[in-house]
Amino acid sequence: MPPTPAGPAGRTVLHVDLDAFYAAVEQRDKPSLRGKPVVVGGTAWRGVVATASYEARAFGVGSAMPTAAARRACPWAAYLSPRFAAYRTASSQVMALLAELAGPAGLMEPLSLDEAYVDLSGSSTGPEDDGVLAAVAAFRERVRTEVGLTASVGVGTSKLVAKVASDLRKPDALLVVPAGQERSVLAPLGVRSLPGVGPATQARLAGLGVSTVGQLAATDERELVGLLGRAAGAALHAAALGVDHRPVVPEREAKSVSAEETFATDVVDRAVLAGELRRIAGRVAERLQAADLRGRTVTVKAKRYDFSTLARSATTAAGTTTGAGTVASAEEIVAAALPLLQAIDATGGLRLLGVGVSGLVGATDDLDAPVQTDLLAVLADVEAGNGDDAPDDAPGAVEAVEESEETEETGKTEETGKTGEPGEVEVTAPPAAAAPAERQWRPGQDVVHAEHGHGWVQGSGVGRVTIRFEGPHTGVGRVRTFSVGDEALQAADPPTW
DNA sequence: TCTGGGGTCCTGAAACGA
DNA sequence: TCTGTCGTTTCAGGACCC
Repeated sequence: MPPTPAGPAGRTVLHVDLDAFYAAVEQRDKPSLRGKPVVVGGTAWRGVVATASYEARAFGVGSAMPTAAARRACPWAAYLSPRFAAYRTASSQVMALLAELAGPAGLMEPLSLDEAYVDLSGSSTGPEDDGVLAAVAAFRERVRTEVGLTASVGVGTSKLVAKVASDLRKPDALLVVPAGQERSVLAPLGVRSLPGVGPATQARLAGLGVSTVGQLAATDERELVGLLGRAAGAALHAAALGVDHRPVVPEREAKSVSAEETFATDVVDRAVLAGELRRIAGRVAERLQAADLRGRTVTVKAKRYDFSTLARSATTAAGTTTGAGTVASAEEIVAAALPLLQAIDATGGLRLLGVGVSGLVGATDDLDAPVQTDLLAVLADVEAGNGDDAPDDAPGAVEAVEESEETEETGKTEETGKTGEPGEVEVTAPPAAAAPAERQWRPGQDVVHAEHGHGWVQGSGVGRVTIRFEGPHTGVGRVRTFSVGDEALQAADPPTW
């Protein structure tokens, strides 16, 4: 096994996960439940399991399982509705202990009520540092004695490795992955062990004959990008190699606020749906106003009787004065959401209705400010030569260059636009050797020829390329957008007319 | 008695607008 | 004034996580 490529020198990242959190709080607060199967979640007719105690898991009860199925598998368990206030209190206590562990030099990033990352790179020499191990042991003991819960902790050189490590030995365990051993620890695990791999990705990888992380690491990255898309393919390949440079970020701003509700029985009546919409919008408005936020985009989500989901959204026209063109009150949200609801086909009934607000800004922010900040950041990035997060030598990398050259053999093409000044941005197509000559990039001409027509390569910001196709007979233009590096971009198939 | 709720990120198509 | 060009924005849906 070749050594794992080194991450930033001396990085020490912890992932802390409270074991079976909701169920553990219930067992802590109700001694009669200790040592017995406990299931927390929706107890209504249409509900799923949020958390099952380890005693219940022994009977096959797990998260996201329909409550009805859980009751069949373990009818003698205690079925409880969540008590979020109690969970928030316990979470705050643990996060405070974690902040002490992180110290003034450390960073802490809460992920949810029961999970957090801590970066101790500034005060340690690496994951095996004795000081780190002693501090983690003390933290876990305090969680046990002061909060009455158990925590599993993973320590590694990155978020990825720390998270996988905390999952490996739980419950109530500590696992340290020393620097350099990331790949050998990951290799034998199933691909589902990697964060970001769910049932759909697992099935697609199985189609390639890939079931373990080691097999994933040995797979050509271009094949993964073709299968899963640029972002997921590249990230997954890096993860399989144990490479993860994501920083621990102490504070994250909310990007959307939403609420939704599953009805006891499917609803067809539009008047009833409108009433439910108003009620749900009121919940969203309360939370927006409590956080002093307003939003520009309103989304109505519906799940139909057959479980197909629909989302309809609308963005208000931007205003230039404080608060203009945004929504925050229930009335404003309903005014935007009702027409969206009317556009949804409710034939057969809806089982779920949701309302969300995104494009959030502070209630007192000038709407233009965030945009200006982003543009300045983009320009500064280009000037600094950072066109993209991908490594400069990655296939399809977008990179800032001082001068663009026509290079017929390598099939490069230029991109200009938002990122074109002050630096030129060059898009390097995947190797053209495998593509038929008529589908190769034509440097300087920006024309892609294909069976059903031809298209012009356009820039569309960082990391994405739009190709506009002209129909063979109609002359009607169609646009397809590709991420740079996509296999689809290499083939450049135009839409069918 | 089959499948919740609240999020994030990514992608492809289409619309918008200078 | 009209039309084509083309970068940006929006929309809709999928996948995933806890």
